[in-house]
Amino acid sequence: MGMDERKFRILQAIIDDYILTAVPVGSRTISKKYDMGLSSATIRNEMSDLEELGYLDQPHVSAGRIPSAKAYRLYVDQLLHQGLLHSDSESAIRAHFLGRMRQMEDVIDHAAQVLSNLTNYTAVVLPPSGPQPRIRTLQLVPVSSNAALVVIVTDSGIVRDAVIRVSEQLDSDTLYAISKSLTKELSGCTLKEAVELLPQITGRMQDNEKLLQGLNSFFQENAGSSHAHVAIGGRSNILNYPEYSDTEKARSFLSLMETRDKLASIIAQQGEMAFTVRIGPETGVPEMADCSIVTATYSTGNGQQGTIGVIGPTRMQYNRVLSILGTMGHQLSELFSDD
Amino acid sequence: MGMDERKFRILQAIIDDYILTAVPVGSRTISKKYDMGLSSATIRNEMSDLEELGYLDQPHVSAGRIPSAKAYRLYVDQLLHQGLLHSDSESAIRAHFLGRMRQMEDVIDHAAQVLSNLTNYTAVVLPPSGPQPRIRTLQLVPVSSNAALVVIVTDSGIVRDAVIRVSEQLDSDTLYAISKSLTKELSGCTLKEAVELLPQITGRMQDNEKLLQGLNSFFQENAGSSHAHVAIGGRSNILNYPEYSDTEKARSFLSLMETRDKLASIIAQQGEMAFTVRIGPETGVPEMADCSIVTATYSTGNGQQGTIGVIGPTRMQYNRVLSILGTMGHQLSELFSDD
DNA sequence: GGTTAGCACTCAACCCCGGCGAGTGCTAAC
DNA sequence: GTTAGCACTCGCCGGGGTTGAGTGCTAACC
Repeated sequence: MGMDERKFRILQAIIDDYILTAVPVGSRTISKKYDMGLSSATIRNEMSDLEELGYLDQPHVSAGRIPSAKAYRLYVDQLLHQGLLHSDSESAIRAHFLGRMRQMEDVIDHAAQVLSNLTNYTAVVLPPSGPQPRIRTLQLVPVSSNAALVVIVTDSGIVRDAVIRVSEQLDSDTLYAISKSLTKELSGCTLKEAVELLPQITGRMQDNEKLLQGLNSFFQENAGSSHAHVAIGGRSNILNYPEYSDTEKARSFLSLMETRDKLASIIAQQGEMAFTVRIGPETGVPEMADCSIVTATYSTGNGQQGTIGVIGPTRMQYNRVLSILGTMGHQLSELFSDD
Repeated sequence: MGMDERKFRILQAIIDDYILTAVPVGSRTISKKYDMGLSSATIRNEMSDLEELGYLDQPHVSAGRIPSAKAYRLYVDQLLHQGLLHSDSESAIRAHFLGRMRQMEDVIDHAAQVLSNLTNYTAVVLPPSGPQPRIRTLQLVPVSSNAALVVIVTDSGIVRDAVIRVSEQLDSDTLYAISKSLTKELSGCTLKEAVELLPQITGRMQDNEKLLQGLNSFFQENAGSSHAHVAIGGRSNILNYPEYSDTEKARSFLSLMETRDKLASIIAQQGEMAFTVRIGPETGVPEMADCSIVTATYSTGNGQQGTIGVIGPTRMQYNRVLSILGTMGHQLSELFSDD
């Protein structure tokens, strides 16, 4: 008993129907709604086979069947293979990005918002991260008599800043002079390298103990955290789906959505492919046992990569989501390339 | 029939019990659990009176009573009046702020997190906003050949930045010179005033068309948005309470929690008092018909004010929340004053 | 006159049960 | 290989009885 063409078509119909209705689908439904030229009895036989093959589950004997994770897997692989992702939503997405975005975080936030609105699922957007951002410019701006703002601009145009304490008698010009020499020394370094280089520089600069100490911890703090900012949109969208009408399930899902770090590390597991689809157990997260995660990447001009993702019930509108993610990925890549 | 001492004590007991259990409380419970030296029958008579006075509601005839909004109001006013808010949580909160906070947004985020953890309700923290922040320093940092980062530091130490386009042949030194002259011109101005002053300066600076245009829109964008950043913690905490086990209610609440702007404007309605408590209908927000909002203020060294708030069911542990908010307010004020 | 014991009454919550209907598996005929 | 027919299964739904918490009222008590 193999998986022939007809079985596949029937399976597809079942999945389509279940995605739409969230109700176990019976043989009669298939034979009537999707005209395959087959009677319900025949469908029944095929469904029985499909169940044996592991593509369908039966909640109980007198209910219809629901697709298993394996079925979704097949379905999605098919989608990805055919590549028939009509990007109808292109214009909708483009329209959303007409307004000028001030800064990366705004773009990220906005993208997550748009993504969740378009899909009606939860959307997550990770900022670009790459080999290691390199320092391009470093500048100190006076804030008060004994504090300064240190701003670094990296090669990817990302800006990081923090307020650090400095010794008292540093005026604007002195700070600028220091900034220039530091920029000269550190330009082209990654943040990690900068941490190592600092002690050498300390030797040559006398009394600015405090300043260098501040810089040091600033570099260290930023060297690690690549997932600094994660944008999440439509957190509560999951409640639209009957799968999560159980309060307890909803709660554990939603509290996961509140821990940015964990969420980021889940989403960040993105392979080499244009799209990654993880279905149910494949997510490896117990709270998401009946969720699917679809992710895609976008890239910036200088080879950094970011990830965008959508989280929804396993019964997800995969083709729609894939198409929207694809378009959004393009838009973001474009936006970041001519920046 | 007035509101005598005994009625008040009974009402208090009812509220206490209901806050604890969320179950309509009957006369027998009161006479047994809280020994008032009265039989259930007497309590019953008093409860009947209290209902007539509008302090109690009865879901149906054979259930116990639940406190009305009016009852909570009385209860809270009593609390505030007596001022017996023992701040036991002081040390817990202080411990949370030991680590150095890099920047305001971090503090805000962290405060919301701590607040929601301690109270088990949803917490909202608004950044300080005041009369109008005044520019202290303005600095331009080169980002790429045709873009610069403009950083302004205001008198409250708040930093705003944005990337703007500049004409091509501006190197670091030129930008610094421009920064210095702009700082001289604009120092002490509010952002609004800066918008008006800019055209005059334009006259004196020749070809930097692009730059000034960028600055202009940057000022304008920032002049309005006082609620730039709102920190929210424990969004899904509301699901811990049976009041919100109804999915539909939970959904409308949670989606309100996702619209930062709306939430900010709700929270921001904080009076002159140290604390503001809005109970149920008093919130004026239909989605929060059976929520209460408790807010408090903190202040920065230079007279700016921020708001912290907690949102929970009307059946809220008001004394606990008030005490925690009070302590947190102090901590934040301290943190921002010696900055 | 306030307090209390007693009692009848109410009503949501719970459980049990039978009917309904969607859906299946099997068999026999085409 | 396909299909019609039929017996069977089982979750869902609605009705009816039971339970128990809680009330309001009345009469007796201090």
